Formats: sequence, structure tokens, C-alpha cells
Amino acid sequence: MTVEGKFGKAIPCQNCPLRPLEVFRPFTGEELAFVSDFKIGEQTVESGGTILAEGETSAHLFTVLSGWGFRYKMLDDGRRQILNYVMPGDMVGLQGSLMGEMQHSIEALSPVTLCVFKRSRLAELYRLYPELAYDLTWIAAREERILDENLLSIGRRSALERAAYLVAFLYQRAETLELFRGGRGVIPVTQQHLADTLGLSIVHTNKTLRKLAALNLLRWVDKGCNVLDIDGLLELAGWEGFSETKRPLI
Amino acid sequence: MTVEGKFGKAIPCQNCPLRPLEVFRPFTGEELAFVSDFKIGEQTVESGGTILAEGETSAHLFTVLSGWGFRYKMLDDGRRQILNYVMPGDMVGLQGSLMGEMQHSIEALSPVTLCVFKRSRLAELYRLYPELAYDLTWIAAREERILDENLLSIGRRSALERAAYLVAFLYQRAETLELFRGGRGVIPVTQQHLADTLGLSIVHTNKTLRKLAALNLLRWVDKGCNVLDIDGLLELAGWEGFSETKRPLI
DNA sequence: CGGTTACTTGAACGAATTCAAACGTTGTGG
DNA sequence: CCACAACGTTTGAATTCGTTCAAGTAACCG
Repeated sequence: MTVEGKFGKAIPCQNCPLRPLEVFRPFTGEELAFVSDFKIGEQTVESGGTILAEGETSAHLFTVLSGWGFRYKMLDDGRRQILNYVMPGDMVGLQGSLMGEMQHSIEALSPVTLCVFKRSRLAELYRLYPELAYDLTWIAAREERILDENLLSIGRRSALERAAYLVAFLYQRAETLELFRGGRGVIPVTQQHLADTLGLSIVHTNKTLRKLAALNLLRWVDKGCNVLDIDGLLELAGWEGFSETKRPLI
Repeated sequence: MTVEGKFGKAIPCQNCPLRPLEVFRPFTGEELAFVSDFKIGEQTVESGGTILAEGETSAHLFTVLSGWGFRYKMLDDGRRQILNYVMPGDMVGLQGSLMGEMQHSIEALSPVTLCVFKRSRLAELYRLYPELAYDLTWIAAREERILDENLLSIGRRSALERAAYLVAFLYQRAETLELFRGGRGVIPVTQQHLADTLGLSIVHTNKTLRKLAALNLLRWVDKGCNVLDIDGLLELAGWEGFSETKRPLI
């Protein structure tokens, strides 16, 4: 099976729409050439579709080019915990690439476009591009940091603080990607998604969000959350916010 | 300041007591030589002492040679969340080495001995030893996986399941390190530590542990937890257990 | 227009926290 | 050697927080 037959290749990395964003560190021509060659194509997943499933050992590794998704794990009886969200520029499937099979699933929250890479060329990356290798470790460490914050939130913050933290977190990440520039600035999640992230029931999540809305911190619009007062959310959560230096885009 | 004056160097990596353990992948002579050279000395931290503190930008990176510790974060008002535990063979401070300053603290649960490495030589490692570079990413991905499991547990498991999961997790990790061979096989934590890991109050943690004890799954002995029935704990938690292939020891 | 999905609300219930107090062990200073 | 402080564990009772149950509304879609 040829990869060209399976994945359409639309955007070459040299004119990637994400790369000009301020958040991403500049790449050398050589790095860019390798990444572009490393990329074997693009793939799209419809909203609600599965990007990667727990247990699977994909031959591929992805970077989100556009769209939102989330990583989650489930217990046998169906209880679901959302671990983190993925947005443009985020690499997905790295953990699976290193550890063998996927230990979590990833689902699309909106139509998602992915850059597709071949796992098998990772060794080459490590051999020839130490800077990119370092970047991969950095990316894993960043995810770890986010999970640390999340764990603190779920374990120790009250429902109200926790919800404020989560919405602020999602808002800030999207903001640095300039995802709110053109549109209405809506975080494309249902209350069920937030509930499964917060470790709360859907009913209590709703009541908590209503409280945040009553405080004029956010507003709920057609299937999404609109942040009205990011500073208020941060203060309520007791959180300094998500400060990030330039990061790699592979 | 010479590093030799600050850190005693006792064990050369070639006859590291941990390396012969089954869990660790064999290293080539060359890799071993680099790691041994990378190591600038050893450091000890007394029980209850701080190994690394949030906000600090240490010039060093460590691997635990002996003893137990834990990673945690705190909210302004003192609420503490334990994120993970560290045991012999675990690298600590990697996240800080990559992201600049530490985003969490690490405290010793028992007297701890650390192998000390210099952050500044990390670039060299990436340049000259792609296999070790890969290992570092792998180590970060492993931590991520553990945090994923933890998040699922705190977010979605009941108090009883959660406690069973945690104790089983700690037991299994210690078991693969053969930490229970000589002694009584006690996990050296107070109930306060477990409470701060589970996201529960100390009172409710106590009541939950008593239930597990009543089920003959564990026993509480002089400041520590003694596992009586690991399979029972795993079953109650609805967890398949912590399967791990050979891993690197840097 | 009937079915589905997402949001919303009230009420009853259950789980976990907080408050309060007691017990045993360990270590310390008189 | 004893008094006593410090710490960790244990238990009961009152309270708060969050869940579950139940129902209803609004928007969207085939």
C-alpha cells in the first residue's frame, strides 16, 4: 500500500499556515526540509471521529494542522476522563510511537486536518537532527506540565475554581494560536466534554457554568463557550495563567 | 565552585546497583561511559527534605539512586496535590531542565541518594547519543502515561477504587525494583500523603483505607502501607496493572 | 413533524468534608 | 524516669458539596 494513495498532500511545510505564528520558534531551512520530507501527507477526520484509538499501534504520528480534539481514557463501565485537548500545532500519537500501543484515545471536536508522519523515521530524526530530537522531548515535557496542572485542579480545586481554570486554560491556548481572530471566539465543546474533563457530573457542571455565567465571566452560546472575562476566570481559579515561551512545531 | 567539593562521588555507573535489575535495558559500553562521565557526583537528601523546589532553576538534573520521594504542586492557600512518586531509577528535574524553571516541587519520603548530572551537558547528549536522547523522550512519555492513569483515577474512580488503584500502583512499581525483597514490604507513606494524592481529605482517606483493610487487601503498619492482596486491589480498582517493558536507566 | 441532542432546573439522596476529640507512639527536656 | 509535646491514626457527628433522578425546554435534522 502506497502512502501517496492514502493521504492527500496539500500544504508543504515551507508554507505552513501555522508556522508564522508568534508562538512557534523559527526553524532553519535544513530542519524545515527534513520535516517536510518527514511528512508523508495529510488526513482529515470529521467532527466526532476517532483520530487514534486506545490499544492501536498506528504506523503514524500526527500533528494537528487545523481543528480541535481531545485525548481521553475510559473505564470498563464507560466512565470517561478527558485528559487534555489538542489544538493546531499539537503533536498527537507521540506517546504511542514510543511506548508501542496507544494508552489513550483521541477524538475530533470539530473537523480536523492532520499532518501525517511515519513512526519508522523517528530513529532517523534522532540520529540526524538533535535539535528536533530535543524538541520532541520538550513537547513531551510540555504535555507533562499541562497534566500536572490538570491534576492539581481536579484533585484540589473546588468545582467552581476548577471550571474557571479549565475554561481559562482552553481560552489561553486558543488565544496564542490566534484561533479567535476571525470568528466569535467560541470554545467548541459541549458541557458533557467539560464535565468529563472536570471529573464532575453533567448536572453539576451545568450549575457551575451557570454560576460563572452569572458572574459575567463567560457565556454559553450555540454549542460552545464564550469567554467574557479572562482575568476574572484566572483570579477565581487562583491561577497565574499559561505562560509559554516559543515552542517547536514539528 | 568545583562540583567535586560539593558532591561526593561514590558509585561509578559501571557498577551501579540498579542497573542489573531486570527492568532496565542493557546499555552499551559506550553509553555507559558517557553516562558515567555525565554524572558529576552524588547528593543525599534527608527524609522530608526538598529535592527540587517549584520556581527554582537548578543547574542540575538527577536520577534517584535510592529512597522514595514525591512530586507535588500547591495552591496559594496551602492545598497540596501529589502528582507522582519517585523511586530508584527515576529521573527528576528533566521537565525543569527543558522548560527553564521547575513547575513543581519534589520532596524526599525517606533518605534519598541522587546521581547528579549537569543540565548544560544535555545538548551534548542529544548531539552524540541519539539512543540516549530517544530514552529521555521515552522517560518523559512514561511520566505522561502515569499522569494519564492518575487523572483517570482521580477524575472518575470512586474513593475506594481510587485508593485501591493508588496502592496497587505504588506496590507494582516498587515490586519491579525489588524494593520489597529484604524488608517487610512497606510503602513508606503517611495517610496524609495518600490523601493528597487521591484528592481526598485525610479523614475520608482514613475511612477508605480501613475499608480496604477490612477486605484484607492491605494492612497499615508503623507509618506505611503493607499490601496483602495485590490481585484484589487491581480487581477492585478495575485496572489491568502497570505493564512495562524494559526501560532505560540514565 | 417526530426524534434526537444539548441545556436547564428542582428535589432527594449520597458521598466527602469539616469539626471535634481521643488514642498510641516517639522523641525531648527537666 | 517521667511529663509532655508532636505527630499520625482513628472515630463520631454535623454539614456541605456533588450526584442521581426526574422532567422540561429549545434547537436542529431527516
